[in-house]
Amino acid sequence: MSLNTRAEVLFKTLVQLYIDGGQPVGSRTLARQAGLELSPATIRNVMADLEELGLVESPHTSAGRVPTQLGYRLFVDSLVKVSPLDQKALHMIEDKLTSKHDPQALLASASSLLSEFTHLAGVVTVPKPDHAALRQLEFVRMSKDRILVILVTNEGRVQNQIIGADREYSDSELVEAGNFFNATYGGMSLDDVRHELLTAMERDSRDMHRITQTALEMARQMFQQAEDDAEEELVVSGEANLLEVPEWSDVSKLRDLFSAFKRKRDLLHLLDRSVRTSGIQIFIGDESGYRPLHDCSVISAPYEVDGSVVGTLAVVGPTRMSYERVIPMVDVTARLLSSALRG
Amino acid sequence: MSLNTRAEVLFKTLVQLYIDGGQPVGSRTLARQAGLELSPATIRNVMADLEELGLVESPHTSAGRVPTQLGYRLFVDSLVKVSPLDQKALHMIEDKLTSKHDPQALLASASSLLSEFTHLAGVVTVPKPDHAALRQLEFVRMSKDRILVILVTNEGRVQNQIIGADREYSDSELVEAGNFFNATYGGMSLDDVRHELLTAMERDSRDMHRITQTALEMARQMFQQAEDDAEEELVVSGEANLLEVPEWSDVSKLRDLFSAFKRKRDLLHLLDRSVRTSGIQIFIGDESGYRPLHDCSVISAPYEVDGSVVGTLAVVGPTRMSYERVIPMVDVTARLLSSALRG
DNA sequence: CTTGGCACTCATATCCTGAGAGTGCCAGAC
DNA sequence: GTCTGGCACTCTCAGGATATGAGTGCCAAG
Repeated sequence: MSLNTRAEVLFKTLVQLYIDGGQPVGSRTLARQAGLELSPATIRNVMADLEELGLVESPHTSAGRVPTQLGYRLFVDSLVKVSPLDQKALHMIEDKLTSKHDPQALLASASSLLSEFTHLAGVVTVPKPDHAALRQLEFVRMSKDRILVILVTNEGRVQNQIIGADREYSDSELVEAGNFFNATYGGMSLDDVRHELLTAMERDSRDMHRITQTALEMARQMFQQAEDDAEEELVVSGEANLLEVPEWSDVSKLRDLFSAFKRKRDLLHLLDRSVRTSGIQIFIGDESGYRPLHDCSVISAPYEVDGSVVGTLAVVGPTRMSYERVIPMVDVTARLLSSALRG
Repeated sequence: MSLNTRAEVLFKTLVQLYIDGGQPVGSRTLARQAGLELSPATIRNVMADLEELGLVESPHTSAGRVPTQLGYRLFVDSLVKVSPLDQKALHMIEDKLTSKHDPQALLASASSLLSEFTHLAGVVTVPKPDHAALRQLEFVRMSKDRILVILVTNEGRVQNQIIGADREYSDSELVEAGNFFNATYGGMSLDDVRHELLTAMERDSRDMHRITQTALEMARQMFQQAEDDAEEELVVSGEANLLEVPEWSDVSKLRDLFSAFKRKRDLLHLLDRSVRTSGIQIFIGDESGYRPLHDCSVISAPYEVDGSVVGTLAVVGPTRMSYERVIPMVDVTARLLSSALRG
């Protein structure tokens, strides 16, 4: 699939023109815009070659050319020249991401920044807290039979849950239970704590101190429920931006897409794939392997906390998107989010 | 605007037919469906009367009749017969709302239940916590210069915030600061606490104990930031359902609507109005007074905690919605949410 | 008061036509 | 061999004509 320089130049300008205008590009316009002194007829010959290579196609006989999926792939792999983000935008992102410290709020901000700047949908996966370490667990009495359990991880993530109590506990009992628990399990990863809890429960609980028992039982309930929640692991924002995409003025395509966002599962799976690679990853059209993303592109980048990748952020839009602008945006946001999370 | 029984029956069936079918209703179909032994010609005479009263109109000369806004108003005020929700749905709602205890999660559940069962958009306002009482404030050290502040209200709402520290604090200092704060301000409403904090800071802080000072300063920062956040006060779900509304197959109307959901302000204002009234409230079309809701109806009901109204939930959809089904759904959800919040 | 009948009005679907855009290919020029 | 102008061809799209069908309004008679 090696193209001579001329074909490459022509192909590149074709893609750019199409991305800008959304209209199939004819030989005439291409001749004017490409900066080469060639007649439309010559261009047509080149186009025929490109079509044979599968890089472009025409919607119908008399309609100019449009990049194919393969064409976009070539474009983003070796032709697109990503310009660095302009200073103003950069500062804005930085400001937004450093003004908050709460990790959950940070992810939400990142997602909405992505959607805002790209005018597409922004997506951020929420890292599973299992590998985070337990900093502190706290029991707070809400009413006779309801106790609020607050779990704080060393990343500053706060998770809270109200659990039912089997009997009435005094404030001091709860404090004591908390102290015991933190002394025993503080600093362990949530995964390990969960595991330890299960085995601790299995050991004969008769010979445990009452407070111990209380603490373990309540913590178990907490972890149980947290698991059940299956937690919303994806922050999506700016879906509404996709209403503006002209090629989707047909509502039925939008419906599919929106329900895909709602289901989350497939999308999550796709983004999980890109957790393992480092750096920007781009899925064009069918490459994602999911039907509703048929004519979408997904540009994703992993973000990290303290040097290890914990999640992915991405932008979802039509295949005809401005890769040139979106790629650096995703890149920068991932970097800045990572450093904001490190704090 | 008093109608004789015959006109009333005809009008009612017209509205129902139109709500079901979405097509303007002609005299012929109406004659067949109304159960009265009348010829189409007679129906036409009645329709002319209804049109004069402003209850129905026809999109064009030969297109049957459609209820006007005024018509819908009459329909919901005195004609619609709300059937009680079926048992299966009732139990499902009850299950969903009693399985969680966390108030924030409850509101989210209520919103998604509304949208799921009505196939429209569900909206729930998040009560301002200002009137809630402070149960407990807690300071947790995250790193040298960052402290996590956790605020728990007596309703079980947990709010957390990471604030910067001017110096390094020891764990025991933080515990002590927390204890002091809770002893002093525990049980007061957040409003009052905020107010007290300001005046306390104004008093000469020189003669305060160091711990006191620490606690106050950090709490002040916490309240400050919480205020800045202006907190997302509206939980919207199922917007995507509105893509299915056939009369909005045109994307531009959807755009307006979606951006209205995003802005939230107007919607919030509208729902605030209905906090003050008790029971179901229905805004049909322009009655809401907001442009993007021009051809929407909003059905809202306040919900309460411990006997006093704290928020509103609502369903937003096209004026042509099944009031018969939606009204009881909103009603029931509001009731069940209230009782779930009471615990 | 009700009804059948009839003329009338629109919206919608279908078909046709012409204009315009763009292609493919060929033959000739460089 | 490469490029170019020219020409026939194809296909979309907009506009106009036509027909069809649904539904109304009104009138005159029961």
